[in-house]
Amino acid sequence: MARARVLTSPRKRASQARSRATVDALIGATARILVREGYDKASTNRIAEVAGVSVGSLYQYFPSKEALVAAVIDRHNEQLMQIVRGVLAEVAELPIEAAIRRIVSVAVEAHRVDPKLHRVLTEQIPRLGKLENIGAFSRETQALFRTLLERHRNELRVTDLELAAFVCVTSVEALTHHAVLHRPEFLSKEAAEALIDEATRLVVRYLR
Amino acid sequence: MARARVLTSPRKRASQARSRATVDALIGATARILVREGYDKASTNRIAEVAGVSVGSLYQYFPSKEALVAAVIDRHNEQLMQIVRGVLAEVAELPIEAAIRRIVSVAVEAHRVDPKLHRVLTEQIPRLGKLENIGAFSRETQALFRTLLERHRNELRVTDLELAAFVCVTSVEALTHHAVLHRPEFLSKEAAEALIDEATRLVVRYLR
DNA sequence: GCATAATACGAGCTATGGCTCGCATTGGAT
DNA sequence: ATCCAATGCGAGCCATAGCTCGTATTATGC
Repeated sequence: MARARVLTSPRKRASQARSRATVDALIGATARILVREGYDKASTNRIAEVAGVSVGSLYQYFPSKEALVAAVIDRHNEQLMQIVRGVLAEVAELPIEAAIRRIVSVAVEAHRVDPKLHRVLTEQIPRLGKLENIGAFSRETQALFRTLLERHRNELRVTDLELAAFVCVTSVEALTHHAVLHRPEFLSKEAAEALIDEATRLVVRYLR
Repeated sequence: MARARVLTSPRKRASQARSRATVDALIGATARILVREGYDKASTNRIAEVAGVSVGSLYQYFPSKEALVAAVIDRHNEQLMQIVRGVLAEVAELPIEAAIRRIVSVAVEAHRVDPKLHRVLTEQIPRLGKLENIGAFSRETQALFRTLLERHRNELRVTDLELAAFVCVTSVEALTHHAVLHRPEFLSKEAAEALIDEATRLVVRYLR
């Protein structure tokens, strides 16, 4: 089970269309199994089976089970980063309060994209080294948010924008994450409104 | 490996002093291995070896490996809850801002008690059902904090104290957690001060 | 059509780790 | 001193899961 040193990068690039399909099927199957059956059940044999592919083929493209999980994580993070980049661009010209409110709303939506996968990924995956990718994710988010703060610098009280970005992003992430994953009662139509109000207030009052 | 249904409660109570020592040694060994070698290396054989005990004895008190890990978690959570209860009691009579500041400081300290164990426990443990205990932990913390808010009700803007407690506790927890585990640069003498200032401001401004 | 590379297959090897079970030792009560 | 319950022991069973490798099939260039 535990192997000497775990590779997480793909073994070989898929060049033909056929093999790209195989790779996609494998990543998709991994995600589905993680969601439906949990990490423990995600054996390489099972993944290959669900993907409609043989274990041999699996190991042609992924050097280890971890590599497969890492691929799922990368795909998921990439989706989330798209959303983050999108909203921060969209919001660049808005007044600060409106901007923050929009960001918070989107954060809630984003967590709803595939909450079960998100949950498995954050809660159930024994951290492989590559999971530092999640760290990379929040770093980039903080950097982007920081440029938003720079744009509004003169309206703000805070001086250390780095620190302020850390505080805001970490808080909003935690609030939306916990609400979606552990507090369904905060997500009924009206409760969600209230939550967004509160998170917005939290951040805006902090900043100015 | 995967057993049908995993028990997490002890198999039998240790009554004599000898066996209580065995149990303690096992829990201690588990914690040490988790910290020093990670979850994967924490096999029952290894745990027994490090504890200076046989596997047989291990299974006399813990029906599964998960039960052992759960015991470590319980012990750790209990320590943290002691701290939480302590600070909230201590702070009950203080003006709100001073109270919050003290709470935040203690949160940082608490994360420093055994950060490596805390990290393994939060990041590396495939979630056993019993890990809902962590949920229980934050529920209790929120409940306690809520009574603090009640005490200061008339100074506060917020109306839904339940929600407000969720917002405050979740944010402070996330900030201290992320700072201690992922942002060592925020923890030099002065940086830590700044962080505490910011977190305090975040919460206080939000509340009133 | 043919040669060669790319891709796919899956039975099975190997290692590992959770856990059992029959026996040994210890300790307290009488 | 003796007996019995509590505790301790650890070799080894067994299931599982990661992964390999020799072979079969499909695609591509000529």
